[in-house]
Amino acid sequence: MPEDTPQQTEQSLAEQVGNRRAARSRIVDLGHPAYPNRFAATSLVSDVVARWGGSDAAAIDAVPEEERRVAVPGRVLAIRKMGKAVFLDLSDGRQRVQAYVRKDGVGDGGWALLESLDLGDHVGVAGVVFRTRTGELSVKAEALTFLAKCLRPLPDKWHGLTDVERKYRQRYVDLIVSEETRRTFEIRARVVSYIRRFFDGRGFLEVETPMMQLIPGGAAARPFVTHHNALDVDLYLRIAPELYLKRLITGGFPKVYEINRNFRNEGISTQHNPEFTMLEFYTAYADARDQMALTEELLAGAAREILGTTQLPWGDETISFEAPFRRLSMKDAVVEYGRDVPGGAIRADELATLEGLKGAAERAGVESIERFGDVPGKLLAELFETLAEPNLLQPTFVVDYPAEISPLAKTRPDDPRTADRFELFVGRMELANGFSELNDPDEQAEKFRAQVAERTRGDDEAMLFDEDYVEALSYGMPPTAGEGVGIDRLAMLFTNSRSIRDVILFPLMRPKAAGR
RNA sequence: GGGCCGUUAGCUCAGCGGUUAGAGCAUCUGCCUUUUAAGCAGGGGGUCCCGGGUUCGAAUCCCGGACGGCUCACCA
Repeated sequence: MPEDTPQQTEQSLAEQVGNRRAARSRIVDLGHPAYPNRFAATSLVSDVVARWGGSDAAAIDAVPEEERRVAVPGRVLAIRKMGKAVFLDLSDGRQRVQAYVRKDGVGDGGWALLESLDLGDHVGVAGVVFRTRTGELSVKAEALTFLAKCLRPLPDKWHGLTDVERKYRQRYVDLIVSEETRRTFEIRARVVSYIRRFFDGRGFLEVETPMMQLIPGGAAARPFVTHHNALDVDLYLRIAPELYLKRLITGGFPKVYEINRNFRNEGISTQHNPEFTMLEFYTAYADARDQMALTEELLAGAAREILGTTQLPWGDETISFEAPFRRLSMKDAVVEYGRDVPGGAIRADELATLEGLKGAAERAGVESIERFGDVPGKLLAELFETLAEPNLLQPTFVVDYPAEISPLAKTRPDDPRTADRFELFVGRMELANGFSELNDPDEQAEKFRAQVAERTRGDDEAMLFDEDYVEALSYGMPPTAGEGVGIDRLAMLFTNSRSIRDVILFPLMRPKAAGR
């Protein structure tokens, strides 16, 4: 503690920490190591609950005591003292079980240890499983083992941590006291695990491609820059793995996927964290339509297996992951959700011309229209984002993206201005983006050149020319469909979380100001 | 970056110009051998985020700052 900090500042906290340090000393004086190396557990709390939770008192009593004897470790999350008997709530982070400690059950030594326990301490309880007369599953303690001290007071046992800043900055505290937070991250883990099993079971190969890239490609976003000293070269943290995964398709793996972090040096919001997790999967000899079908299967299957239903609560609403999802072209979406635009509903025929698009954008309230540089596809996409995206609650594949904003996608065979691309919207968020991959090296080179031209004009999120990628395509990439799915947003949907920070264990935070 | 809101005990919060800033939980002391947000009795604990201003008087009003939340912009 800095010497210029007045002692009173943290007197109450200091007092409580002091009490806990004193308790730790007493425990050591009793002959218990404060931080022993291991505990010979017979089971965890969850195991005890799984084994006995379904049995009533009579059924448990019918089992011989020797078969009910356990040694179970856990964190003490409640202490109810009743004179010469004490109830402890013991948690393993998933379940709780009660320990019933009587002075005559653990002896003077055990009792002395118990009296120095604080909320948050780790202990091991050896004893016999039974139910109290109120029916609570409990372990009647015969011996206590001290396992680790908690030197700081835990947050309010009933309200937990509501200060969202602290929840994020000190997730370990949030996790100790919030079952809901633990459940959120368990569901997230199960989502990822399901995805791996889904793709592994369908012959996909899980791969890992570079996070540090010389040319940050595969998406339109500003990258983070770093530097490799030995090579004396700047490197970029990847904004997407896309171009490497397609090199692997060219190399001969017909189905690949990767679940890993992307980094984008952009704003932070309830839907954006600078580092986020993306699933990308590529299927040779498939097109966008096939990817959409596979996506429906993946998401509906994940919901059913992990949550037991395809009907997911989302605030006051319900999202149905039951396949098939709705398909809607971008133009139809703009017309459908542009009906109530002041100054007149958006008409389909307007969307066919640049002038029409500009007029529609003006009526829709789009600001500084000139920033779209008279590119029809950009105007249409902007109209879509303004009018339609905020309305797409139920899973909806928006198809027929403008080719100008899809430089890595194939165009439709019947319309060179339209990409064979889709995005999946759920809960008014973009969840996935996929397309039939452009595999003509000359056309790809052409589109890279157009991107570089836009970059020169000041669009610092336009793509860079990746010559090696074009060379890879020139070796012949089979027809392929690819897709990216935002895992964090999927986790939001599966856990009814309104902020991406609620599904990222340690979201990026501004450093706390020095001093306070 | 703009707008709105927030920051008071370890935690959750009340107090919103007028005695010495409160409550519940936590902590400390005492009682209690089947309780469960245990209970009962008593005690301690505060730079009211930071800095300036207005005022006889500021947690409270004003200005600036820090951090956070929501939102808009940005993120095609």
